[in-house]
Amino acid sequence: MPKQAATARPGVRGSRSGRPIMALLDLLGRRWTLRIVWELREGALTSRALRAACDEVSPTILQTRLTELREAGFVELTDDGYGLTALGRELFATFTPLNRFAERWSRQAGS
Amino acid sequence: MPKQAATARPGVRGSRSGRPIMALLDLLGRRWTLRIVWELREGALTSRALRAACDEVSPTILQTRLTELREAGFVELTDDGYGLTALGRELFATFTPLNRFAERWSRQAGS
DNA sequence: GCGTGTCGCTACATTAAATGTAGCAACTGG
DNA sequence: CCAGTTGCTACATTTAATGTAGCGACACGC
Repeated sequence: MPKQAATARPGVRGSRSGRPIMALLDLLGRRWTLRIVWELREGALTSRALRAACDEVSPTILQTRLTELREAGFVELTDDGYGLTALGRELFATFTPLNRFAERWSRQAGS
Repeated sequence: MPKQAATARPGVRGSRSGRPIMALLDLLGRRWTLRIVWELREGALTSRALRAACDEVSPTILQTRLTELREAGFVELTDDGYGLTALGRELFATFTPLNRFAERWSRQAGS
């Protein structure tokens, strides 16, 4: 079991096993990534509107994440601003159950 | 649209809206959190085994994440080591579709 | 009851990432 | 020409993650 990178996509940690889920978990496990996808769920937003939606993230990291998400094929820049691609909407769909879970969680383990 | 914190749980960013999903997204959007839950999917692991599974994460951050996950009620420390709670297994179940999606993604947008 | 080995966990110095503020070039109206 | 927007970048500061080492506690064999 070699320790060095195998087919890992560039810049994606935690994917040494070659399992795509690792690359995805790594990508989504970066700060604001999940949030960005979440905020785009209802349609495209301009970069500034998205920034506002994301509680005024620094534009630096917003751009970084948007670039990553565009390279991953989840987000695209259109005339309406940034929006989810078909693939991105699929991704979002996979964590729809998460929303429901979050509601239950907040009641159960809630502060 | 108030800018200050509402019901945000302590130490959890991005939850100013009071929506639990934000708190959850924030928690899961921290480095290694998703991975840890993933690695515990098949049963409990000792902290050291978990560390090995997570590509030798630094114990510092591993402990930090484990503490957060325990406080969130997703992980517990038993005689067998760290394991997912019932709630944690529910959480894991919500991103099972993600695994399938990851496979498709790697073929579609693959490097 | 002294080594060896593991457990969960912590200290701390180093390196990497995120934040916040400011501002650029390009375009679209007045 | 000017004011307002767009996407995006520079850069200094702050925060988070990494890597190495090691602690006290518990379980073995001896």
